[in-house]
Amino acid sequence: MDPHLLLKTLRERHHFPQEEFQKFILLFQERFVPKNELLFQQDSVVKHLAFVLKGCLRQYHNTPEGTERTIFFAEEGWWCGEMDSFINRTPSTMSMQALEDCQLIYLNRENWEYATRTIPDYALYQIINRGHTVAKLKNMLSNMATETPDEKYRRILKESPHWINRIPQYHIASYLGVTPETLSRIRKRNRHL
Amino acid sequence: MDPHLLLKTLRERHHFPQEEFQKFILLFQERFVPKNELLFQQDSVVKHLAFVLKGCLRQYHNTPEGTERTIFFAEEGWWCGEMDSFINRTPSTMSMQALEDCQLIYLNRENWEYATRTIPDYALYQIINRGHTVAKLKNMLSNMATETPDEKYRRILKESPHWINRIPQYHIASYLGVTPETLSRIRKRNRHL
DNA sequence: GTAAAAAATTGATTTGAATCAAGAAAGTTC
DNA sequence: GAACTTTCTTGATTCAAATCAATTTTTTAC
Repeated sequence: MDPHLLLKTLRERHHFPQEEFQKFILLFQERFVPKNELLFQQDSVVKHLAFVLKGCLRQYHNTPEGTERTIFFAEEGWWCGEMDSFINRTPSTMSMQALEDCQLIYLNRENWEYATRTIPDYALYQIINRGHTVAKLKNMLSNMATETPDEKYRRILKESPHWINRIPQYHIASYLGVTPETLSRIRKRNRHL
Repeated sequence: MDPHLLLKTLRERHHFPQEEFQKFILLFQERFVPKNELLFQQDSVVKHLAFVLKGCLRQYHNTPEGTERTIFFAEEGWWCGEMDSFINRTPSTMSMQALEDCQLIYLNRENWEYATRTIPDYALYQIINRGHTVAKLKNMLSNMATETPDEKYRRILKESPHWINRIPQYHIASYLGVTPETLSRIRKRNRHL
């Protein structure tokens, strides 16, 4: 296993000593998830906290009306989990699906608790990182309500252009909150960009 | 100062020993914020992490197009801050405004850091609580994109009916992502509820 | 209590995305 | 590489919320 990506991620917004990392990495297990498989499922308790070494996944919610809503995409260097479900052992409101064959490493609940209790820098990392996640989600919430569909698409072009080639268009449409037909027309309108 | 609401909140999803709380509460300062005043402002670094003892506030974002988008309302027992800005000392993307005269207690950055470092149960509280916040924001994101305006309004009627009498309608409209005119018509349609 | 300002309601019209309905293109499987 | 499936595109139509505009109601300030 190549742990460098994990260490790099842990050090993004704070220091993380090498010695602590040695201890931390031992708590992980490796896992291969084939394309289309679900890493965890809505209405079930999430048992693992996974980190993406290779591949791409999406987190989504099935609405009562039978539609699907994609909340985010996780790529290399992302955590994918549902902490509320994982920590409190409550049913998740989200599912997570591999969009490609994925190489993950993950912690189970027991090892997560042990790591959080005994590695203060990991505890701090989680606080800082989650603060960042919350800020990003709030911005998304604001953008989703105020931007026009064209603006939303252009934001992706600007912030995550590689998604266009990596992720099926109908999933991007769901992420943007528009129908696939509309996204197709938006792309046509913005083809000059 | 009546610290009971804070202790109750800290104990919502995890234990929090009385002794640790005694130490914790000393780090807070009291503050009165009059109606309409801003607790912190977009594009500035957030200097405090506040807890609402009495009153009601809203967090919102000013878009480049000049519109305003309300993200959430904070009432008694809520934290109001912008952790990403507060922790990393980066400009906030959100503003926070008092909708009523508010009684708050708050931590400055220094005391927050001290508390997080020396009170393990507070560190753990933050991890657990933030996980919950993330889950709620994800659900909101899903709801905002899939629910009809009528469904959104009925969700508020169900989950936070007291908002109807406490919060001006045009702020609720902004929170739901519709115009005030539309919310007025929704209310008319749903008057029988 | 009155005047002024802010918020909410109601109506008429416009607009743009959803929906419905085929087809075309790309990807997968044997 | 042919057959099948999935994804994407394009067109016609519908519909619901935004917008524009005016009035009523409520709140605030003096």
